[in-house]
Amino acid sequence: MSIDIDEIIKALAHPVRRDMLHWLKDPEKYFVEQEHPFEIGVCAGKFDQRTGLSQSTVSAHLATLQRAGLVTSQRVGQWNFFKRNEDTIQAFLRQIGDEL
Amino acid sequence: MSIDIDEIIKALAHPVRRDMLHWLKDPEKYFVEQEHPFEIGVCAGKFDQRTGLSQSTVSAHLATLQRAGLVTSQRVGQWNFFKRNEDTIQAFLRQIGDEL
DNA sequence: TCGGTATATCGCGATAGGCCGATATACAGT
DNA sequence: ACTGTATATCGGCCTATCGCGATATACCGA
Repeated sequence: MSIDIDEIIKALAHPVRRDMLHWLKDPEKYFVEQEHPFEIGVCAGKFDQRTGLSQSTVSAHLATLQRAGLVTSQRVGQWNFFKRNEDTIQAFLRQIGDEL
Repeated sequence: MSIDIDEIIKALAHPVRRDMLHWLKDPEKYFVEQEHPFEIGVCAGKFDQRTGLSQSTVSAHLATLQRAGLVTSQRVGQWNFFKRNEDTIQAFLRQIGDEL
C-alpha cells in the first residue's frame, strides 16, 4: 500500500474536508444517532446537515477524501457509510514528518 | 507565536513549495556554492535555477512560504536569504497530528 | 548619479477548485 | 412496476491559483 502525498495534501487543503476527517474520529460526538452503528461508518447524508453545504458538494468532498485514501466507504442498502482510514492517515503523518 | 494551519497547509499543497522546504534542509546538497554561508539562508535566486521556473514565479512561491511562517528571510545587500522556520514547521506537524 | 543586479509586484491568460441546482443512478419497500 | 430516498454525476458559474513577461523597487559599486 503506497500513499500519494500530493493527493493527500491537496485533499487536506480544504477546511471542510479536514473537519470531516476530524468529525469521523468521534461520530457519537459530532453526529446525531443513526440506524446503523457508527462502527460501519457515518452515513454520507449526515455531513449535509453538519456542513450546511449542498448534497452534491458534500458528495464531491467525500469523493476527494476517498481518492486520497483518507477514508473508506461501504454501501449498505441505499446508504454509503464513511470511516477513517487510519493506516493511510498515519502513513501520511509519518511521511510528511520526514519530508518536511 | 500562533500558527495558521489553514494557510500552512495551503502553502504545502504545491509540490514546488514542498521541494523548496525540503531543499532548505540541506543546502549544501541541493544548491551550488554561494558567496555567503548557508547559515544565513539560501539566496532567493538559487531557486530559479533549481526549479526552472521564472524569477517572478519563484518569488511568489517564497512569499507564500513566508506568509505561512514556514520560512524566514533576511536581506543582505541586494540579496534575500531564506531559511527554514523550524519552530513553525514542528508546531504544524504537532498540530496536524492532533487534528487529523 | 548612473548602470547593473536582485527581488517584488503588476497584469494577463490559462487552469483548477468550489459551489450550486438539475439530473442520473442505485436501492428499498409496496 | 412504481414511488420515495440516498448518492453520484453533470453543466454552469465564480473565484483562486499558477505561470509568465514586463515593470517597479531596492541595493550596490563606480
